Amino acid sequence: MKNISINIIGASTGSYPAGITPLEISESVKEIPKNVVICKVDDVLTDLNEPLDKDATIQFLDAKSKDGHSVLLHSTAHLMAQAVKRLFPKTKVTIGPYLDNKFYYDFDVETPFSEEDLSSIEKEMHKISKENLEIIHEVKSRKDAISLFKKMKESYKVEIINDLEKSEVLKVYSQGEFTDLCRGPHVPSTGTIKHFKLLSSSAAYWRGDENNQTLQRVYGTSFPSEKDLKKYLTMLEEQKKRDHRKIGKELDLYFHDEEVGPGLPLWTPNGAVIIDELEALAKEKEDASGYKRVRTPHLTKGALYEKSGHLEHYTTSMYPAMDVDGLDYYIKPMNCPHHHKIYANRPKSYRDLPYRLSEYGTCYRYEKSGELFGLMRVRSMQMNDAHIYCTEDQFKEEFIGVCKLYMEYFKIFGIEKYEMRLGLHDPKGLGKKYINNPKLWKKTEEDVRNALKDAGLKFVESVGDAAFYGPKIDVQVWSAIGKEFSLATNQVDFAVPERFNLTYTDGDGSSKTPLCIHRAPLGTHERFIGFLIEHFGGDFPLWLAPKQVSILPVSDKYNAYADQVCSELKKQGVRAEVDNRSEKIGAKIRDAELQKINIMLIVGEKEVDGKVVTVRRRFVKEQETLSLDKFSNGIRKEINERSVTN
RNA sequence: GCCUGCGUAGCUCAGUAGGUAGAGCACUUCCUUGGUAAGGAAGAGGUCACCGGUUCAAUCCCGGUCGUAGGCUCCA
Repeated sequence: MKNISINIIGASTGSYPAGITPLEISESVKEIPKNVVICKVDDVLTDLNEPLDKDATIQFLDAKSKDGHSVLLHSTAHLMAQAVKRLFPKTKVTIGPYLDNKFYYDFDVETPFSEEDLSSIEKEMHKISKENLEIIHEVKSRKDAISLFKKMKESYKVEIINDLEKSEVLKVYSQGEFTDLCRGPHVPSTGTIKHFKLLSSSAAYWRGDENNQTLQRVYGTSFPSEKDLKKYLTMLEEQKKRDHRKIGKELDLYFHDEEVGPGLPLWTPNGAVIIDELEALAKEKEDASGYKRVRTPHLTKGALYEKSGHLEHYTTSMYPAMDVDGLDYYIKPMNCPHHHKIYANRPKSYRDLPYRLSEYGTCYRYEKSGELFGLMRVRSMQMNDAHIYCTEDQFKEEFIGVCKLYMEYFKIFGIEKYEMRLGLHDPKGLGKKYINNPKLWKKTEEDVRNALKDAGLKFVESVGDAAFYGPKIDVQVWSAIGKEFSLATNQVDFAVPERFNLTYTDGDGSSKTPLCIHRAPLGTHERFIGFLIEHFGGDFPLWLAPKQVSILPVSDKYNAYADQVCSELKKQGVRAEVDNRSEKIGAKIRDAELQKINIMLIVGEKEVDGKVVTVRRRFVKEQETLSLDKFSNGIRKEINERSVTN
């Protein structure tokens, strides 16, 4: 028998008989850990039991590696499908991919899974894991594969095969009695999969299309060790604790009312404080960057949205027209057309550019009822909106200027992880989803890409995620505990300035069309504050906190002094209040803690006598007794600096 | 919009195998004046989401509506 030379990464090169499997090699070589789940043969992920027939470089991976974990998740999805088929034999399987730290499998079942079903499926999975079935695959011809899955009555698999490219190699994986069409690769046996948990079940459409059959999707997760699994589940718990809907209610920041309507949040005084602080920040930054503030109405005649293209490309997200004096009026979904109008109101010279208009404009979008989600997805929103009109020469600098503004904001909010996602158009959607001007699309996309590259900003590209009028940058950010949010956006509009006949007179007297950049670094108040609540877990930094200082008199003998302290602080713009209830100091402290008030000032006999305050800060063990002046100067400074620590 | 849960006091939740409801916290009043995470007592608070049906009787069963939760984005 022929020998082949195998170079093992992390171990030595060896000679092996052709036909040996990576699994056999891993068992014979000491340096290879016993917990490998998959390998890369010449950089291609490959099953451990796939025989090797030629010289190769091979890398063994355990489930802690990124690829290894993905394979483990994918194999767990199959394990789950096998359990489902055992318990519910009439089930038809569809697809079961892995995601980040999760997997799912979609099933066509007669009755949706209940909680109890999930736990019995999980139980069965553990049983199959103990059976330690070998996971093997074979390559099938298209004809054989179709007849196999037809015989198994797995019609979705047949459909999948029929839709695959002719060149695709069809693999059929088996573990015990369970057989599935799958590209693989997989872990070598079901015994490899031990530490998993089913998370939830819900509905999903076949191929994500609402016209198709409703399937039951079961989500689950799987890890190489019980410890890793626990850690992940704890993280999910932590995310739940920080849910902005929960904390928003606890801290009385906003609410929804049935009589007002879904997706139409009402901001309470506490929440409105945060809004005011964000607007003050935006105004400060925008003033410094040469923006001019404008105000525009919420209602507009339909003709404007015909011109802008909204009626053609965006109607499904707009509230239907209302009849006013026999004309169609719409409530605005975006501020751009109004800003364009302001630009066009007076003739512009190249000297006026870049012309930057900003507005915390209130917009209304008709989001499908099932898509509404706390503050994250709403129907009424206030955007940190602005439009920059500039020449082609100015474009790069302006665009990068906006990106740099993002960074400034991220620093202020302590956002450490973020990613820019460049949304490009999909040529298939030209004329439908996107304005039909292929040349301009190409050019603008290239300009944006170059601007980002020249500025040294990292980004990923995503085809099909452009706005209807141009490419855009969406900024993903991660909260302090690693939950991902899509907050800000920065978009190029190459089409609309022309539609609005926006021009400027250039130095040579000719009339030219400016480019327009839409930007909203702080997104909407709704989503941004939703993010901030989860990012800070409700423990807002002092400058953002709805309640900054609570003054707690030890008994009501000291209420007058407390009032005096309070009004002094209020004079200095500090959000202070006195807890003058007839309660013990311990109870007052407890309540202030629960309300996550940043600073408590304890005042009793000692403080009244010395004209001082005793400062008790959240998260700070040591207390300080200070003169009121010293205290207020200190926190005034902290507030002005917008310090992120609290 | 679609699928499946869920909807009881301001909040968190019990409860009723069909006979119109209960706790804790919060609130009001009184007592207490207490130095670092809950002092005590009393009181008030509900068309059991809404509309309809079955029934002698519905918060409970049935249907509809509204709201809400998990999804419907990652595609063998």
